[in-house]
Amino acid sequence: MPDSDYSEVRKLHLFSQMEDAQFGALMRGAYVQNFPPQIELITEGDPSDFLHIVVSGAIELFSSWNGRDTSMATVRPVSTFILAASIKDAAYLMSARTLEKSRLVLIPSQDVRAAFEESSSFAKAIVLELAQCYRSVVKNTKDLKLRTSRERLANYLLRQKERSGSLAFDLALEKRRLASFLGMTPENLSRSFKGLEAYGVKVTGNHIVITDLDDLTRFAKPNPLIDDFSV
Amino acid sequence: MPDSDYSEVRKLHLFSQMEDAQFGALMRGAYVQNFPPQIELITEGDPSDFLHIVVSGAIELFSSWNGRDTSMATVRPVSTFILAASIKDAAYLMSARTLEKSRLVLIPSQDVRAAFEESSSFAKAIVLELAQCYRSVVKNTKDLKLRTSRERLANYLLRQKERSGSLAFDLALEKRRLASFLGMTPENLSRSFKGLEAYGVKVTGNHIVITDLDDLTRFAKPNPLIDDFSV
DNA sequence: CGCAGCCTTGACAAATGTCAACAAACGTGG
DNA sequence: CCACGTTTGTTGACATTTGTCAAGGCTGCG
Repeated sequence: MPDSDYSEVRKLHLFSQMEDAQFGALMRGAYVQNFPPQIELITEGDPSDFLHIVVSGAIELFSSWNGRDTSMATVRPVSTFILAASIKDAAYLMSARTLEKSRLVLIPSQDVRAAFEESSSFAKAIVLELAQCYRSVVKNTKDLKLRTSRERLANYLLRQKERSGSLAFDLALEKRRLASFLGMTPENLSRSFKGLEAYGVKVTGNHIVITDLDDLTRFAKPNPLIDDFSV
Repeated sequence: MPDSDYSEVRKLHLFSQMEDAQFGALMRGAYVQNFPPQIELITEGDPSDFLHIVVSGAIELFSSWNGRDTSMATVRPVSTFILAASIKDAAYLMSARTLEKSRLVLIPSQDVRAAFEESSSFAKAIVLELAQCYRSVVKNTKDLKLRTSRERLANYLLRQKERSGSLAFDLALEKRRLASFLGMTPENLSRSFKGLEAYGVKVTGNHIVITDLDDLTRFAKPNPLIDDFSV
């Protein structure tokens, strides 16, 4: 494994406190692979052979049922995904595909479970990571159940504004994927954007400008217990 | 703490592998309390002072935003709730109220975090518990995003059928709470039940009889990656 | 009995999805 | 560089789903 990948992965909360020996052992068993866009890396229902780490590119997690499918999350570097399945040695609940050309580190799940048994600092890091993941999904459920699609979009835009630190930013996702992530159709998203123009949102292609933050905020009513990443 | 509570709690996966000394220390700092029905035990946003364990009764986890609220889960004995917040020392994301007269064991969150630091067997149990919780919420999100409300109800009935081991069973929740849990209004639930009569569901008050399992299953299309508790 | 809360029903409104058409953006091969 | 086809986004018309409001029935309990 190239040194740059090694050190990038080492910096993750999940691994940063781990003993050198344990981390080295994990990495020796790991694979580094590059994938072209639109490759299905994981199919839901399959046994979880590897813990995945995105080093560059972007990964979409999605799920299907009865001919429908929905975007569950987008994973960006540097982060892990499907940790819970690896630890539990259970089937994947979500599928994953590359959105762009992506570079992944794959750690055999059984190595992860072995390290988890041996290293208490790793076990502790996993606890914090899983607690964070759990809380993210709970917040997402609240977003879905308590808000209309237009409100979800408005709050999504405010979160993106926070992330970018600017009132003007580009959408990180194609609109069709954003629509699916927010739990609506592309047509509905298109109309929701139109509807938010009245509250100071200007859309040009995938470029967004918030022209009246107060107005949008009054409409969106963002809440830390749903919208703050860190809470 | 009464011996019967002590041993009930001890049996939970979360504590069963823990060293006696550590478990004893946790229990010495714990409180046992009885609550009447309809008491709000936890308000979302508050700091997480205690890990809660239901020993008897039933607890509803719910969330509110902008004047709306939704039922997130029902917790039945013997189980813990809000573990993630306790571990992360973060604010509660959900509120909790008793549905019935309930008996709870409350363990100060800082004791839980101390035990988590000291006991690697406890840390490992927490990992498995959180991974399970995470996967449950992911399944719930799939249910919400991929299915219509009537499909969610149909699959809910099939899950209850599995739990009860019989084609005839009583609903464990008031219908209004079930509606909220499934993400719909009571009126819509009422009509969804009506709609399922055509697929072999007989409803009398809170008593359900599935008269044509094949037909209902064909309609509901249950999927282990959404509906199986253990997966 | 009489009240209060829950459930159901009907009528209606709002939100969201579907389908079809078209425009705009993108990538590929000539 | 352009022409072409493919994909994505938008728009309109319409259907379906879901929510809202109001009324009435049922049930349980003081």
